[in-house]
Amino acid sequence: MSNKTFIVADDHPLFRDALSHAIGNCVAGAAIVEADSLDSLQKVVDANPDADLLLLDLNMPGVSGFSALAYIRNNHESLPTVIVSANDDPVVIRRSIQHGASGFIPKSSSITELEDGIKAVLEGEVWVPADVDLQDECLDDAEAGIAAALSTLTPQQFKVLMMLGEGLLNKQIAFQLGVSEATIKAHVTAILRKMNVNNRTQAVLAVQQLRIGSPVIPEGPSGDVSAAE
Amino acid sequence: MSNKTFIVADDHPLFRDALSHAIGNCVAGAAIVEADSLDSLQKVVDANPDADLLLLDLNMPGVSGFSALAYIRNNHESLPTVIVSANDDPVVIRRSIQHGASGFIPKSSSITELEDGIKAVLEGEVWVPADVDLQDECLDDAEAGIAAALSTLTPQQFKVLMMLGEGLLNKQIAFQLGVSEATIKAHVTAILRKMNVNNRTQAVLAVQQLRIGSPVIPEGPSGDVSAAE
DNA sequence: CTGACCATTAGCCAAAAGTCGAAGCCGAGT
DNA sequence: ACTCGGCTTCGACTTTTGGCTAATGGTCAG
Repeated sequence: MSNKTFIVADDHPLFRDALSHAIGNCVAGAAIVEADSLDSLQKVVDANPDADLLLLDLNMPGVSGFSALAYIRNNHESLPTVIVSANDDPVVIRRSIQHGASGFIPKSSSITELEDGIKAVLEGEVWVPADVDLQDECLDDAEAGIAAALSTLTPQQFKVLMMLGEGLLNKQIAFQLGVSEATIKAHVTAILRKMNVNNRTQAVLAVQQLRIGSPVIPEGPSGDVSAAE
Repeated sequence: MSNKTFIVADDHPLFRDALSHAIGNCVAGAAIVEADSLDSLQKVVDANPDADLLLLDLNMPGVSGFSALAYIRNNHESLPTVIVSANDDPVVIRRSIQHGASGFIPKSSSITELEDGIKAVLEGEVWVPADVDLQDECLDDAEAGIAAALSTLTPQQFKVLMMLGEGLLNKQIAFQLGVSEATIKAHVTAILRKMNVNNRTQAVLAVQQLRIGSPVIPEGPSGDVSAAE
């Protein structure tokens, strides 16, 4: 009966507001915390360990596909997570659920559907759009194994891994995180060990397997591929 | 009126045979050359510069998504290429055409459809399944730029890039290609320059953008991610 | 309080990655 | 024939990675 706390993680301000509003209309006295990046998401989830629901966008900058879900699921097991995505491919929906999401709400949903979904998940149900069949198998061993490996990463390690996935040098990562390069190297070594790979490229390739089939990459770090020759 | 030459590139022997048979029934006196890997495809295309049609599978081992198409299209411009793929997603079909394919034939097609497609392409048409609309845009600038960069690569460079995409070390690539490690390094440097990126990880990331949304990776080079404790 | 875990850093070292310049080869053009 | 340019090849050199050890401080649970 106490006030519920919601976390809304989406990099699109407009949609974040829309989600927050919908929650406000749907649940009386709801406290809403927002996040727009991996960094802020980690902070917010950490600061609200007793939150009741996380609405998570699949396309947050700096987070490849299901990586964030896999990570959140095993570091905050008690936090129900609903995936909110522009991609409503049934395969993506099923993968979301099998990675531990409590629900999936396409961004094309109506307000009513959205509210229905939130209510259902708050009551412990698993909610997906009406026309999706969850029975089909689609999580192969490799993907499950990678997700399992990701879940063993510490918060900082996960952040570093995501930056590796942008092709950054250790030095650049160190600068952006405000720590020494030696620290990054220590993290990278730990990451490679936990993921059971030999070098950063293989680690990045593994993470790529959790990506969804959308060729959208926000920005190259320094290399601008589209301006070739 | 002269005999036509066809190249069939598919890693699945059974399907390769099926395609070859269909061509035999469809075109009298057709010469058919087969390839089952990037290596053999490069050899075959090189040995038959006057071939009339290439049937190319999108899921050849060692070639990520549209990379092979982008490469072939700009190194053998006069060779019409038809994509043959198990994936019949309209988006994949449109991307294939926009990357320069002359047609797209789903593996689920009937023999009749297949033959119709081959005939149509031989007459200079662009052939796709009846229910696909080619009008929609779906090739963003980044993807087009990467394809353009790939097309400037030499055959050897392209091969090396594909092996980078499997997470191999320079030393391993050198061994497999039977050349010195120094040679591979030189190739990598040239690749990075042409793709306008700073390191191999970024190059691999760029190539990944041309992949289609299938989380199928044949085999980890040495690291076994799925066995992470 | 006391381990256990995490983040941080340093230093050292071997391996890998990446740059530069240069050589040989081969086909196309003059 | 002879140059020119592109492709492939390679060794020497510099930078980046990655593994290892060891140490510090913070936090959290028992």
